[in-house]
Amino acid sequence: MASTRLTPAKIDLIAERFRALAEPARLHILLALRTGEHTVGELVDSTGYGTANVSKHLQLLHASGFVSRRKDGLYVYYGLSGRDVFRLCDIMCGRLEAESKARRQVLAGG
Amino acid sequence: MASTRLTPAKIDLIAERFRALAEPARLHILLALRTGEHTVGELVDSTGYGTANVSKHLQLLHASGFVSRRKDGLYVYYGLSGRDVFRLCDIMCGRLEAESKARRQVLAGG
DNA sequence: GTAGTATTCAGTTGAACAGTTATTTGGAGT
DNA sequence: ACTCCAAATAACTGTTCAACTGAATACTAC
Repeated sequence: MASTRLTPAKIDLIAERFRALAEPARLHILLALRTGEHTVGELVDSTGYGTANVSKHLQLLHASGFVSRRKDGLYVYYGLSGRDVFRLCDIMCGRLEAESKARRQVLAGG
Repeated sequence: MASTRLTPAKIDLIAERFRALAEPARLHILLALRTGEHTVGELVDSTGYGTANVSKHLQLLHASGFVSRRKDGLYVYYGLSGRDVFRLCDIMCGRLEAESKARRQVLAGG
C-alpha cells in the first residue's frame, strides 16, 4: 500500500533519491551529521573533502530532503532531517550481512 | 546497533548498493519482477529496453544481490530475492509524500 | 575595508549507460 | 554427429553525466 502506484514519473524521483545516497562522500557526510548540526567547515575537517565539494554534496542532499539547512551569521548549519537515512542504511547492512553469510556457506559447501 | 559500525569499506559497499537502485531502468525491471520470475526476453518485452541492456542491468542487480538467477534450458529466469527492495522504495515514497506535503504547506503559507 | 565562510563557475577527469556487434550456449531438425 | 536457430552474455564504442579541483564571487561580522 505504501507504494501508491509506482508511475514512471515516481520511479524517476525514487531513482534520483537513491542516487543521492549512492556516493560514499555523501554517506560520510550524513554519518558525520549523526552527532548533530555542523557547519560546512566542520564537515570539511571531519571528512577531509574539499570545501566546494562538501558544499555541493550538501546542496544535493538538501535538495533531496535528507538534510536541513539553517543559516546563522557567518555559518550555515546542516543537520539530518529525519532518521530515514539510517533505516535505509540498516536495510542495506542487513543485506550485506546476509550476502556475506551466504557466500561463506557456499565456500564451506563447495 | 543494526549498523554494525559503518567503516569506510562498508560505506563503499552500501553506496554501491544504492547505486544499483539509482537507475530508473533497473527499478522498472524490479517492478516487472514483482509478478514473479521472468526470462530476459519477457523483461525486454515488458520494459521496452534492448536485450543486451536488460541483461546487463540484471547482472548488476544479481551482483548486488537484489535478484536471483535460475537457468533452465534455453532460458534464464530472474526473480526477486527478497522484499527488501520494496521496503526501501516504500521509505523513499514516504519521503516524497512528506516533501510534497511540506511544499504544499509552504505554498499555502507563503 | 579586511578577514573569514559559503557558494558559484569553469575546466578536467573518470565512471556509467545505451547501442551495436560478436561470441557463447542450448535445443530442434535432418 | 552436423547444421541451423534462438536466447543470453561478452566485448567494444560513443556519449553523457557527475565528482572533484581551484579561482572567483557573494555574504557577514568586525
